[in-house]
Amino acid sequence: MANSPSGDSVTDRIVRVLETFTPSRSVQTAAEVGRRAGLPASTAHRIVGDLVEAGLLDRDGEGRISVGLRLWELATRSSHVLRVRQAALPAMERVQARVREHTQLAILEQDEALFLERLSDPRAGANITRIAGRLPLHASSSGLVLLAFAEPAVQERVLGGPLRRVSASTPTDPAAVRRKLAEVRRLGHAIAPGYIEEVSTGVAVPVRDDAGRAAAALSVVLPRDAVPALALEELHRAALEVERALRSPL
Amino acid sequence: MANSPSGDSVTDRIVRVLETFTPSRSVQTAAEVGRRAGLPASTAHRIVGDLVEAGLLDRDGEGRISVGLRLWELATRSSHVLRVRQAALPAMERVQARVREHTQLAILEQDEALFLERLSDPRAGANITRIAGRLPLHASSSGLVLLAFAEPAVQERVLGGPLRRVSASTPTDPAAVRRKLAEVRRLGHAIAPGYIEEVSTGVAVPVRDDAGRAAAALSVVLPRDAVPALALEELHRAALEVERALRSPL
DNA sequence: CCGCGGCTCCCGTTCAATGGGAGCGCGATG
DNA sequence: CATCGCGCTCCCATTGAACGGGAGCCGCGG
Repeated sequence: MANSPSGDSVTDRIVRVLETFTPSRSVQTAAEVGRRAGLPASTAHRIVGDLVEAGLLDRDGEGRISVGLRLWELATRSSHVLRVRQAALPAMERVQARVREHTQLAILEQDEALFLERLSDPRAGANITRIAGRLPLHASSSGLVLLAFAEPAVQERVLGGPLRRVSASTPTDPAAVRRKLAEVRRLGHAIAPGYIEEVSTGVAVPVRDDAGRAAAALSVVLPRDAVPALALEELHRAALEVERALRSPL
Repeated sequence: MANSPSGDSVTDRIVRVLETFTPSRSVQTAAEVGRRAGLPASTAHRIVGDLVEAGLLDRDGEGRISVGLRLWELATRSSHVLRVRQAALPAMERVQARVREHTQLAILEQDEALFLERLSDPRAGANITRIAGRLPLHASSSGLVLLAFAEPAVQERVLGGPLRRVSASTPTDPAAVRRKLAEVRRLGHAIAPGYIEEVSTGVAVPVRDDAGRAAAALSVVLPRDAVPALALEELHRAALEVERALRSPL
């Protein structure tokens, strides 16, 4: 390879380039990509050009760069995500039809909750959760469920790290979060009033794998003071259905 | 870089590695990845290791390799696909609730139909379309719609290439496909009886962009001899709704 | 008209990447 | 029990893909 004064590998640079694209920055110039990826201008232009040629990035008629469809295709077609989403979608649709609120599917990824799907209801309030977006585990109902039913090592690691406040109601005291996790395990669900947004309550249940761990979390976002009974009933029923779908062979 | 006796770039090799993962081969050993990507064993192990470290691939407890969640996340979170899917999903759910058949969303990609979403109904028959899967344009109702309302250059390129037969009913004569495209433009929809599977009829309508091109295609898969009137009505209504959703600012 | 930023292209430099091979572990087979 | 085949890790001499500074062009805004 090349002499790389910075010592970076090509793989590292490609990942940094891809990481510059975010939900709020889905289109940018190659120069901007380079600056954000920490690359010299000519290197950035060259790497972006290579990725465009490979289909991982796309260059529009005005020369602006975005994530390419080929990347989405390669990332999706053989991904575990697709299987989980497809298993969950019918059940999520039913939850949403009955509860009439945003319905979400999340999994544990690198000590955070990663959202695989979100069915939005136009009548429901605004909601910051995004598909392919992340939320801290301690700060969301999905996250609490994923953490409560994770391996103890994950729990210790998360509780030993910083617990970021997302809203005034987010618990950040490790002991309080630990108690909350014990409650989630006892009840089999999590209720998180105002943890993310003051006006909303997240309600989540686990989708268990064969070992009893949370393979995923199903949740809805209710208005802050709504009674969660119906939502819990529908979510539990949905979770059983998703567990069944995930167990059946393809 | 490196002395690369084959002259391959690192980017090319990474793409070839990612391309070895398919819907029917979502898990494989690093050695298998290397063979399929045309790489020497030690090179394959090294590149796979780098991609695992970057999160683009994942290595399970038994050392088998699959596509990583990070890749899905990076590919999805800022992708145009997400916006189109989210705009279409409510309308697709309504079509499915009323028509009770598989409902699909496709876009044009590299002279093929790429499927972004498929809502499956358990009551519906089997269907080979897959999310993040492709079908030839001339051989599917979605593809016919995407092609009929594409730029003339795309039409000429596709009609000038091989038209692969997918089932006994797939049209492969360029003149016949050209006539079919004229019919699709005149009627504003495509009906494809048995083009993919003999027992099914695909019915598709375009989701138009501001220039009148097909930004996407919405379709359902009916039993071969079903009357398409209801499906067409629902699909057209859904398409208008998706067009409206795509026009509105985020 | 000038300054600025994006972009393409060139090319001397160099170390990241290459890949053959040694060696280990494991499972299957005779 | 010995042997074989395969996957995998690690080493390291080799080398050319990759690096990135800089020249130059173009378009745009002031």
